[in-house]
Amino acid sequence: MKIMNPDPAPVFFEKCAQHGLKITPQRKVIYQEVMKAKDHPTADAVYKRTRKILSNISFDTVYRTLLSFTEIGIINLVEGYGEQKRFEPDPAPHHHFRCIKCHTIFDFENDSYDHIPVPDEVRKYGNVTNKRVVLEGICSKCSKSK
Amino acid sequence: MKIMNPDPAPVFFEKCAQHGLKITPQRKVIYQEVMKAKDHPTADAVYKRTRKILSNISFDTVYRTLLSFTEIGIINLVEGYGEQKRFEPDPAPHHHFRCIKCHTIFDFENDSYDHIPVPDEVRKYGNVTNKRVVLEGICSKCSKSK
DNA sequence: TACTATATAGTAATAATTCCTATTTGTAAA
DNA sequence: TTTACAAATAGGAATTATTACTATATAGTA
Repeated sequence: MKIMNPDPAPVFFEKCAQHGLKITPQRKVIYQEVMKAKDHPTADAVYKRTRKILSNISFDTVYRTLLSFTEIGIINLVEGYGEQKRFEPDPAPHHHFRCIKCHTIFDFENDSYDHIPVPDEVRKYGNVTNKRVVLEGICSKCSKSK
Repeated sequence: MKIMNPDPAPVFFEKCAQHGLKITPQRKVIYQEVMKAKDHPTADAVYKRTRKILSNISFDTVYRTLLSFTEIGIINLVEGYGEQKRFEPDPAPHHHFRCIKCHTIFDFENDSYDHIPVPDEVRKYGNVTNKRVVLEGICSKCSKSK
């Protein structure tokens, strides 16, 4: 017996409840589409995939929902984060602390981070020319202004 | 004697020559503005700063030039990279290899990366909730299709 | 079952990025 | 030097991504 649209994992219901998000058919489908993705889909890609199941879902719903899911931590946003491009002058190796609320990036240097070994596994993907550690969290300013 | 517009560092001329970029007044000013930035300016911010020196420089020139500089490696692009937002399903800790040409991101897991210690220095910026190592380079597909 | 805050579809507005074209300019070669 | 020409520029337009708006529908609670 083939189940066409099984319910999402319990974590989905738990997290939504925790954060007061209602369970809608749209959200269930969007969540499942992201969970089964093997790539890192854009909002537009998720939109196209969900439309095969919910034929009149709107882009805005998909987009907003993805952001909501990101906020409650059931999916992730990968770099780039879709904001404006930002440039930096310093070509010396350094690392970043990034605030997930206000998106400010703080630079720091760290010698041991500079020298982390590249796993063999990664060599098959390509030739590594830059290493960067990105630490993410909420900056002190944002956690105060809460 | 005050020098108003000293020439950029030699590395600027060397790298431009290496990559066949002509030395223009616009490029000199743009380069210097980025080099003296203490923040991570957007293209628009660089545009506004350069206009104080070259009053009729166009946004397009600034934007293109910043991208050129990034390509030849005299300035850097920080995350986000200004592309579309991309989402990923896996909330488990993992790391990324990112191709600087085609922007594909390859996931990999690495236990020792998961456990890198957070420097004390970083604690003053905020509370770290996520660690990610981003290795950048050119993926094997892109280096072939060269 | 009825109520109400939340979510939705559809669309419009805004913002960021990229493209286009006529003109100008840096640089290599004469 | 001067010349020739590929490359770069200004100005603006087009495209693409993101976010906002509003009337309607719906999930979840009382």
